[in-house]
Amino acid sequence: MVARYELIADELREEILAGAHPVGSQLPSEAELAKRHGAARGTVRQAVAVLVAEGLVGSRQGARRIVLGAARSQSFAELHSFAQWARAGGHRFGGQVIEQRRRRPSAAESARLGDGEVLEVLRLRTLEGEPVLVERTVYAEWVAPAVERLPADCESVTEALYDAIGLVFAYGEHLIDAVAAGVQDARLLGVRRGSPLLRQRRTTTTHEGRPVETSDDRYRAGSVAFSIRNSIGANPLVRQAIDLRSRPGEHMFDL
Amino acid sequence: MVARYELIADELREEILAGAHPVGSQLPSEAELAKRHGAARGTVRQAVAVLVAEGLVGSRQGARRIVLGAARSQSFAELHSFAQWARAGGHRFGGQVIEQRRRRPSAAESARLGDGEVLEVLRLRTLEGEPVLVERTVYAEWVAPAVERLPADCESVTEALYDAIGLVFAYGEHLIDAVAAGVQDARLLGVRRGSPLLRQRRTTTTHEGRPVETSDDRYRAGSVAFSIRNSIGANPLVRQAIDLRSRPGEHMFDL
DNA sequence: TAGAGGAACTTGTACAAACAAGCGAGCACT
DNA sequence: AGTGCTCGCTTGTTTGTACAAGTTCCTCTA
Repeated sequence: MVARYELIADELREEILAGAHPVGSQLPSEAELAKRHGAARGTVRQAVAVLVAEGLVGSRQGARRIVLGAARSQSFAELHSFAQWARAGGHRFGGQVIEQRRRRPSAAESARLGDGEVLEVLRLRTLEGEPVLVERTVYAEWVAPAVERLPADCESVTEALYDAIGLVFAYGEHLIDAVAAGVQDARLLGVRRGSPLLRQRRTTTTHEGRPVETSDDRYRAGSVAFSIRNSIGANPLVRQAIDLRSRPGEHMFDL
Repeated sequence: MVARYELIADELREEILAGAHPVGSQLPSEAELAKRHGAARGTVRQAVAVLVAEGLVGSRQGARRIVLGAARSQSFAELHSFAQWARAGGHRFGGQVIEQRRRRPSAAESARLGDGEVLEVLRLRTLEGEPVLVERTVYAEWVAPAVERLPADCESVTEALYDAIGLVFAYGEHLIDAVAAGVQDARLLGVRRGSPLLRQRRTTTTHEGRPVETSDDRYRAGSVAFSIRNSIGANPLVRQAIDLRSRPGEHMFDL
């Protein structure tokens, strides 16, 4: 079942994206929205809270809410799945396992994933036919068998693992910085050694908080950017717009 | 006045950070928290929603909430102010204007800041005495006079502008990627040309949605990292922990 | 013993009502 | 003309209630 407030939020979002509420203009008051939708004020409030969290709308006590952006908030776009992100952006993409082996975890890894043997996988991902991402993922022992059963050119590991064992990546922690390309990075991505790469290190867990994997992902510079919207008051946010047409070859990851 | 749910959220956060609710354990149910604090369930719900948004707690229908992390969520830590971030992390920091001039805006700039003349400022920021950040900021015409009145070694532009004209940076949009250091970057940061830099491009606006500035900030690799927590369900989140002791020379920016 | 079924618990959604607090416009006064 | 104040509007906070929906665990049955 879809919640009422979700429907109202969707409708408002559509109106904003369609230009019915231009950037800088005021949104209707909660009272009016409530009357229009025949809903209680609390429900309407929950709806606009969604938009505020998305960074589409700004809110402060006493003043009407204003529209901050009309960019298509490509909805969820979790940070976890390269495939889901690429697909949402309408990109062609692919992936290939380069290397895969079991080994004992390092101290840092066992602290995050547990004591058992881990599975390390090196994947190369392509976007529009170009190699853009080197992914070094370390899986916890309990998911290792399922990962090993995947084909080497599996497009979406996230989706494949969901189909296979019902695994859901629910929570994630991410660290983003820049590093110089190493020898292997350079060879796989087709760039010079030492050239800049955008690195995303992450650890993900299930609903229950059970650790699944940690990963070190490195993007070729100029191919992908992370994008964030935030507001001072309360709900920070994450997620955001994509418009690739303006600068070909540069893509964005929604946060 | 501080809201009740904020107080409850603070108390819960402290408990988690203090280890009273270890990572992976269950939080008390809403009913129990309500009884304990003598508050209505709705209020408690709002409190835990804050923690969920911070990524400290995971939540799903039917099951008790679980603790996901015990990292010190250095609270707000807006993406806007280098000074505020550095101070919250207990760092020594400084800043120096290298160059400053008025000029006509480019097409992209006037689309974001308006048609008037803009003020471009080049600043070099230091952390622990080391140069780590080159900041190229373009201010809209209406803030230019106030910015020009600031001392060249102003520590916190954000705070200085607030004190001077009551300006509040309320909303921001950020784009994060990696670039190679240019000639000027290399000279200022003391690195080789072409070495990796972490770039953050941002546009900020006031409460009312009035554009204030756009900036291109470049961090020396290995000095700063961005950190994000997110969850699949709903509330994205932003903000996160800092622990520098483990990897000296590497710092984090809370998102 | 394995699996189905169900009861108790817990979080999610929705409505209603009241007051607090901040904003903005218009008004009166200087 | 400019200043300060008040009043209405709008968002923020809190309480209470009811039901929906998902989880967990125990029990009963085949």
